[in-house]
Amino acid sequence: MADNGEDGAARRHRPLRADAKRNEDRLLKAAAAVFARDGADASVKDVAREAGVGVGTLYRRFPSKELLIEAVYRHEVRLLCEAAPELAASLPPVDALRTWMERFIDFMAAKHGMAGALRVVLTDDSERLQTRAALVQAVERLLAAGRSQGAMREQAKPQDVLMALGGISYMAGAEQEPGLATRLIDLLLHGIVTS
Amino acid sequence: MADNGEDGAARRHRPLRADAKRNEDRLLKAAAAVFARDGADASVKDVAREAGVGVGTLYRRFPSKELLIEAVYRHEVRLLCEAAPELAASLPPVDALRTWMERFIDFMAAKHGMAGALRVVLTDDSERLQTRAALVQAVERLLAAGRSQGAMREQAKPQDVLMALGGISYMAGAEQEPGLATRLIDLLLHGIVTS
DNA sequence: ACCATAACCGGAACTGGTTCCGGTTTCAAG
DNA sequence: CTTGAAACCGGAACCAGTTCCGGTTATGGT
Repeated sequence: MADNGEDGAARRHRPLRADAKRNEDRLLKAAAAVFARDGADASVKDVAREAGVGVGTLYRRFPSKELLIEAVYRHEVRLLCEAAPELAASLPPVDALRTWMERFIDFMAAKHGMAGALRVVLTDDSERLQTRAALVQAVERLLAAGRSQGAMREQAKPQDVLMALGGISYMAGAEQEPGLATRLIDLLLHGIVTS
Repeated sequence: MADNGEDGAARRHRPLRADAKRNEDRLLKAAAAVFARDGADASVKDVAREAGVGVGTLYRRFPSKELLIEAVYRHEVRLLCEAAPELAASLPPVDALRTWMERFIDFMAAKHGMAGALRVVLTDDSERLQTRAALVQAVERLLAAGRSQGAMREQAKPQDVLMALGGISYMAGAEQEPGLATRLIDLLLHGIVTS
C-alpha cells in the first residue's frame, strides 16, 4: 500500500520537485482511503480534500479519474498478475485460465466503477502504464501453457482475451444476476480452447 | 423517422396530454437531428434547446440520456432485428450469425456513445423497452437455426450472447485499431459453435 | 546568498447530466 | 361555463469531472 516509492505514478525523466512528490504521496494515500470507504465512485473532490490539496494538483498528477484509480489499484492488480505463473504450474491449462479469469472478474466487481478505469488502462498504450503490460503478460503465460499442450487455439491473442474480460466486467457490473459473469467466462473459454 | 405514432416512447396506461405529446414529438425529432449532427454524445441541453423546451420536460419524458438515445434509435435497431430471419433463411447458420453480429457492431460503432445506452437497454428489464425483447428474439432466431443443425451449443443463451456483444461494442469503441471487434467476434463465435 | 524561471499550487469557473419546485395548463366532472 | 386538481412546464440549482490561470515556491546557476 502507498507504494514502495519505485513507481509512485510512473517514472519521469527528471525527478519530482519535493513538494510535488509529497503531494503525490498524500493523494495516493487519500485516494486509497476514500475509495476503500466510499467505493471507486467517490468524487475526486473528496480525495483532494482528504489529501489537503486542490483538485488542480490532483489533476496535474493524475490526468483523469481513471488514471488515479489505476494508480491506486496498481499494486493489487500486480499481485493478481503474479499469481498467473503459479496457477499455470499447478493446474491443467484450461482450469488455470478459468480460475485466473474468475479472480479477475471478482476483483473488478469488488471495486465499483473499476470497469471504466480498466478500459482506459487497456486502451491507452502509453508505456507508463505498466499495468497493461503486466496483464498481457499474465494472460500470455496462461495461454502459452495451454498452447504447449495443444489445448488452446493460436488465434486467441492475450490482448483480445483481456479486452473480452474487460467487456465482461463492464456488462456484468450493471446486472444484478450473479451468474452472468460465469456464463460469459464459459463462452469465452470455449472460444479459446481447441475444438 | 420520427416514429409512426404507434410507439412514441412506450405506451402509457392513460394517453398523453396534448401538450405533452407535442413536446415528446418535438424532442424525438430534435434528438434525432442533434445526434445525427454531433453524435450521440451531444448534450441533452442542446437537444432541449433545439426542441424549444426546458431540460425538465425532456427528463420527465426520458428519465435518462440513455433512454432518450434508445428511443431515437429504436426504429433502426428494429430494422436490424428484422433482418435476422432473412439471414437465417439465406445463409448457413454460422455465417448468418456472424453477419448479423458484424452489422450489430457496425451499427454501435457508427453512433458514438451508444454502448453505454445499450448496457442500460440490455440491463433494465422494464417491459417498456421492447428493444431488448426484439434483440433477444433476433439472436434466439439465429441460434435456433444453428442448433437445429447441431452447429451451435445449447449453452449459448441469447441474452448472454447479447451481453457479450455489448461488451465488445464497449471495448472496441475505445480502441482505434479496427481489427479488434472482428477478432472478438471470432472468439465469441468460436465459443458458440459446437466443437 | 541571490535571482530567474520552470514547476507547482489551489480554487474559481466551465461543461454535462440530473433533480427540484413554483407557476401554468389541460381536462373532466359538476 | 366553472373549477379543482392532476399533469405538465421551464429553468434554476446541484453535483460530477475537468480546465484554466494568477499567484507562489523550489531549485540550479551565478
